[in-house]
Amino acid sequence: MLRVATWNVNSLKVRLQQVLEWSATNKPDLLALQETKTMDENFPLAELEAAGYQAVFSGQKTYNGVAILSRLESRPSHIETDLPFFQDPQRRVLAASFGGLRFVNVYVPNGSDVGSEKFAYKLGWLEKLHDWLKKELLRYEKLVLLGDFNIAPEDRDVYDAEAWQGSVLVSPSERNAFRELQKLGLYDCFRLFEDKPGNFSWWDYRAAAFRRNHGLRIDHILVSQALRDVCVSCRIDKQPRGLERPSDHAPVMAEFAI
DNA sequence: ATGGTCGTTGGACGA
Repeated sequence: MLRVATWNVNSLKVRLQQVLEWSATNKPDLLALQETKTMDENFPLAELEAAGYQAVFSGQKTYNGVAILSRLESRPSHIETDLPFFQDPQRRVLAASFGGLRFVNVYVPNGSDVGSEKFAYKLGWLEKLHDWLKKELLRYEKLVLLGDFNIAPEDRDVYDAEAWQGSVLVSPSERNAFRELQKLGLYDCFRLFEDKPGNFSWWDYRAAAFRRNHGLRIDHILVSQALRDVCVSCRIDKQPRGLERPSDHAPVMAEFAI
């Protein structure tokens, strides 16, 4: 069984103990982290290695930052930290191969507000991601694309779709970009097992949003057909969101019978 | 009870 997970930790420095405890309990083989907000020279490698994880990471000061933790035997190879043909100081991409498995961790831009400069950056970024993955999927039969997509794909992924209509994270152009990724042959693991609304992965820190389950499902695990065929579970673990000093995101985990 | 927090940083920005 292969277990993979994604978690936007909103500062790895603050959340390190939660990551260690959650990993000890849930034992993911591969864990994608976003918003580490940690420069590579400050990455807590020793603590993670002591917990049995290899790590690759691509960080920067203050913002963004991605990492992959692995307790697989095979060493990570073919590591990529950028979208091809896209010069960007923002550390949002980390891809690595583990044996025959391609693992692509993304922290998609938030987009700020529909129509803003940051929104245009988000859509352009997603287009570059799409073009790259089209090629990656030709090279790798078993591919996982996971992370914080900052897109709630459908109305059932939003606590109040009417109030959110047209806003950033749910707008038609963002949802279209998400569908374009799906059209490459990438399948949303969570929706293989659950049809109902009310399942979220992010809740705003403000206004007691978590207590009221005012959330959005914006963290996703998408997989190629070969992995879809052997995917046996996918769940969002709300437990860490209820801890003291939580990340505003919950981890999402999927299992594969391989 | 109709609700404005975090993290990084050292004032304001990003989410």
